Amino acid sequence: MPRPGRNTYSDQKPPYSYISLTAMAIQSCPEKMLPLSDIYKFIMDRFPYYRENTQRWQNSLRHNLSFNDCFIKIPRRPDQPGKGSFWALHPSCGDMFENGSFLRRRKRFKVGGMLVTDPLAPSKPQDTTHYLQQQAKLRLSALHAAAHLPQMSGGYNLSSVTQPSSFKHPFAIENIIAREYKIPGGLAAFSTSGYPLHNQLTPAWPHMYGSGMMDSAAPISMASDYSAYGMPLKSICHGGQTLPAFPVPIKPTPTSMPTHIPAFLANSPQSLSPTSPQTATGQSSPVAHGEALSSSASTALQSAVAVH
DNA sequence: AATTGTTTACTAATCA
DNA sequence: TGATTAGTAAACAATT
Repeated sequence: MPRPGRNTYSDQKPPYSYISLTAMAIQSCPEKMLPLSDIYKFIMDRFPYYRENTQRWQNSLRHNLSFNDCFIKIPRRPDQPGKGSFWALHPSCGDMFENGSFLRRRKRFKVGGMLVTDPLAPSKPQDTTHYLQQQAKLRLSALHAAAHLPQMSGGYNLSSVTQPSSFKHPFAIENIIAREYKIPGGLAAFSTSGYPLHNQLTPAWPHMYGSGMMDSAAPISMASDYSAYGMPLKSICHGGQTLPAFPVPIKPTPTSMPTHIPAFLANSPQSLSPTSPQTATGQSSPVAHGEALSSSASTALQSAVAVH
């Protein structure tokens, strides 16, 4: 019943596969990881089509999460109770959508296969965890730094802080998300619950739903869903619960990833342990690995927008 | 009991 | 046209 008057268009099935949609959801938050329920929510909030037949598509989505190596499961810390784990994108999943199509990838990402494209990706499961933790730390410091730079407020992109040298392909999921929900100028409001108000987002695509005025060409007035730096507040306040644990992939990641951890990431400070105080500060306990995807992998969603 | 996660099987669409 | 990828259904286990 939400959306009187504008349904015909926005109810269309989005031209994205479940993998694309899930990647979008994960990329939309600074931690780069979300619990299943939040992935559902992200999709339903933005794509009215998925507000129906939830049993069907959610089953499919869960299937995709388990079946595809590009998604990794990250356990909750004991002090972070809740159902299910967090889901993140594999650091090495590379350019899954570089062909510009979000419906069909050129090649399925397979851990241990030869499709790894991220030179920063670790080569062993333990290293992957380590890598993610390092990324988390970087992201965290970036957040702190950015928070103290007033001139950076207003649509400032965190990724440019944490990944100063990583070029964001126009198709990057991260880019699409950023464009879709970038704050025109300043801080966004928090919902009283500390939870994002997805429905106040304005859509840039017909199949996306928002409530505000619809000028896809104009900067989107980002509602309370996203704070400055273009990230969802939820990431900071994680729906009332505290932050997720540092990433520790559950899904065993086969060892043959032909890449290496860069030297500067090789020495991991103990401060990155999953029990690090940083994770309990509520300042975003980033998980991030998403660099691979953000810089390359997700290369595609954006062009779809550009085309529109 | 409901949710989350895994797995298998099958069909359809698309790619090379 | 065969191979690959995506979508769906379903059974089942584990967890909360």
